[in-house]
Amino acid sequence: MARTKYHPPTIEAKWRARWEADGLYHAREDDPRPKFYFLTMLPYTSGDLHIGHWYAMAPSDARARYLRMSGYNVMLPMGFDAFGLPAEEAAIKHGIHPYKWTMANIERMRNQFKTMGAMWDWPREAITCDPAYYKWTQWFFLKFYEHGLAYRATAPVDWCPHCNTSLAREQVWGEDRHCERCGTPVIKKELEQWFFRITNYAEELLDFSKIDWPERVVTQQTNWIGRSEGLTFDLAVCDSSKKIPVFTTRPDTVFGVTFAVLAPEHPLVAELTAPECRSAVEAYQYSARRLSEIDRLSTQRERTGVFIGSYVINPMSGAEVPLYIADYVLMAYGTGAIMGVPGHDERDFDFAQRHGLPIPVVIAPPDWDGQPLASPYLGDGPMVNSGHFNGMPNSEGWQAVADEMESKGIGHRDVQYRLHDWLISRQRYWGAPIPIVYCDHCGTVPVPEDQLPVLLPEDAEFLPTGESPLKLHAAFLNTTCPKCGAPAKRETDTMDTFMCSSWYHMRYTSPGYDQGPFDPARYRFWVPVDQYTGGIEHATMHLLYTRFFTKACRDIGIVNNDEPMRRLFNQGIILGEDNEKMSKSRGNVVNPDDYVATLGADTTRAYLMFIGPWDAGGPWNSRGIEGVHRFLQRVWDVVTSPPKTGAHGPEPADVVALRRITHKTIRKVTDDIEAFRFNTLIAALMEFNNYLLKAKRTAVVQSDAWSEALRTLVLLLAPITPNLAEELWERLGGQYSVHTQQWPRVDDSAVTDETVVLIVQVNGKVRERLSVPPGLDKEAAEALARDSARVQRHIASLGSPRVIYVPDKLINFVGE
RNA sequence: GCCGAAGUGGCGGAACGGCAUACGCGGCGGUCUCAAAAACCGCUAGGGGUAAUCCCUGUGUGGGUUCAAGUCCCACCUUCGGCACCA
Repeated sequence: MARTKYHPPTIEAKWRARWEADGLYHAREDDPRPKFYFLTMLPYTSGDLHIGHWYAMAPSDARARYLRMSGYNVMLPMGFDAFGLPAEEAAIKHGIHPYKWTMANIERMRNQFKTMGAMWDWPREAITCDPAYYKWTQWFFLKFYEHGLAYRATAPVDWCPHCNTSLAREQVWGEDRHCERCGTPVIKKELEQWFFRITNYAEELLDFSKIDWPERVVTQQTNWIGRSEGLTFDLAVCDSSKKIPVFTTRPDTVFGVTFAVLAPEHPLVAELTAPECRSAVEAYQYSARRLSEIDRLSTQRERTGVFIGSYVINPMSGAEVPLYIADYVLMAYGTGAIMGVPGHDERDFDFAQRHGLPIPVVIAPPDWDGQPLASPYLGDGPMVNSGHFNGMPNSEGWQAVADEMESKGIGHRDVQYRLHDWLISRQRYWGAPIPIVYCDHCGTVPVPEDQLPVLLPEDAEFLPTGESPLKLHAAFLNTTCPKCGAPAKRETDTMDTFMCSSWYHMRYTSPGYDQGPFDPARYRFWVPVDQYTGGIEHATMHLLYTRFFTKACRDIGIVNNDEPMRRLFNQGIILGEDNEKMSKSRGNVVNPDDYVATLGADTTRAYLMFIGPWDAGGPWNSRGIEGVHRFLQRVWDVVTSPPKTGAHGPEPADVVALRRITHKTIRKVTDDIEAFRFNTLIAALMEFNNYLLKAKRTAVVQSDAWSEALRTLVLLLAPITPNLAEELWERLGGQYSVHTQQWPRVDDSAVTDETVVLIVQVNGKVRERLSVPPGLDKEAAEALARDSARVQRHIASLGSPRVIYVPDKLINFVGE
């Protein structure tokens, strides 16, 4: 067979240039087709493109291309998350300014991205470190401030000693509480910082009814927000007018309270400590402060604490119980104080044992003999030792006790969340400056809108200590008060980069717009994002922040949608050939450029999609990509090599069979791409192509069905391998561009089977396969099956078996 | 500890409760070649059997439901991810 070689570099360079010159992928608002906003999480400007970028983006592009061929006006933008610490590290290490470093990286990455052959709408590009962009990031901050959603407070915050900055709680990970970016364990620091009131939205953020997001993300966000229902009530302090509010999720156990505990840093400790206890209490507070958070949070630790010399009154039983401080009680949750119910709480049980406190039972375990408990009882049961609630099932008692405490004015039903406000201050240079000025006379003064952006000074000095250069930059720091004109100081902290990425999807709708962060009309045209894709690692960071951001903007009146992204898909992680996470130190990093230069972008794209389910990720395999390349070479052969021609015309049965597999393949590929199942989609195309390779040796190549099959193959490949498809489409005489063609439609009449394979089982074991016409009735099927010698051999000993018949599928003879 | 996902050939992985292992990699055999590579063709779960269109066993483990279970239910084991003194 005469064979021309498939040469990707030539084809890919040719079509890339043509598409760019034609503006083939620029989405317009005057397009009459229904809009579809397709978005992939924007990449950080780390330098070189990684195979992980390809893995995240190539399948998204394929899906976006499919939607475009299916009649949508698809917008697929691209931009860069360009603020962040690595730029500063490069400045310290190599003496190159963060701006230069970042822009050089963007230049390189953009060129690498362009080799992917994706349908990105480059004119919409947004770069978050561009003053024309961060001007609006600052504008959003001012709007939040104006509406009480941004505030400054002193709090013990997570501090990364390596990055030299505070972090949001969402950015501290794992059991060892490490920095999400650099892996260094964090420490606690008492600092005055800016926060966003994301907790105002805790309840609404738990509502996922307007979005179609993966269950995993919904669960993670739900757990992170951590809603719990309970009761808040006051414990009155004996011989004092003071009351200590406590929160409990177990009002049914209030009668079992035998002590109460304050967090060591609770504001009432000093006041309620008896003189004879003072030295012990202060010593305990001191040691608690010194403990790292890791130690303090360890559930393995013994539950230490000290009595502070005061007593509180159990409002239900009237009992007076001792008051302790203990570091297992956290100031940051609830009221920073708890009631101690040792009989029915593991931590309280431990604590009571250590301190010789009584452990009464107030909910009876099954078969309880009245003896003291060997371990806390956490299950349900009837209430005991609980006054007039005795005998009531505790589940009922929960409500009954709460009702009584509410009616007596002792307490009220309450909801607590684990979610904290979002800490956005970063003690770094390379971020959007927080547009605030501190004036001795006027206090905290927002920078007026017409003075935005607050520009980052270009002549900053980067110190090897990692200190933020802004703190030491006199010209930046010293300013005048926008209100009174007196000398004042600028805020030197910059904003968390997650602030920039919370609204980039808004900017893409109208890049370059200068009357606001976006053009409202174009925003309404495109937003919400119809399909978002990205890594699961952002579940409780970016994906939570951006939802908050949209809701806050809605309440301020900036937008009118409730959610930023309607659908979400999380792709997995591509691993090295050794099945380990790719890293330079392991030496298992795959460089996409190498494969693009040799096997081509199309092969690289198709291989990444073929590896396995997209959400599963998986190991790279250098032999595997060669297999996919062979497949594309065979596609090239089928389409381009001249067919044999013979004297005989095509067999009608061959034509019918060819049309059947053609249209079955259309159906399979369409279903798979709708469900993001790229791996089985490509497998179906391989099967189709294998069939065509064989069919090509027959006279069927002289039929119209043959050219239909070739056109179909190329159209179905277009989203996966856009360059190859464009080239083959041209060679088939198709009109430019293959990417503006209509997606093939299934001809149902072509798909209908003339015969089906009927499985014949005896006692559930397959004994025969019969080719029968579809729609056979039970009697006819049974008769046919009983005709088979093999079936007869196996049913001979069964007597008169039961017969299970599933039309067109299976017939099963079952004995005894 | 709690929540979630997943365990299938030598490997990556397929499989509306109905033929387990599609597709690809690797391996084996063949064609072509002086030879090799490439390409192409065929075989490839394990065991038994001279052989068959033969028989048996097989989807992490143990039970169960069903004519029929990789798939549904219960219990467990392992791996990965998230949360973790959250009252």
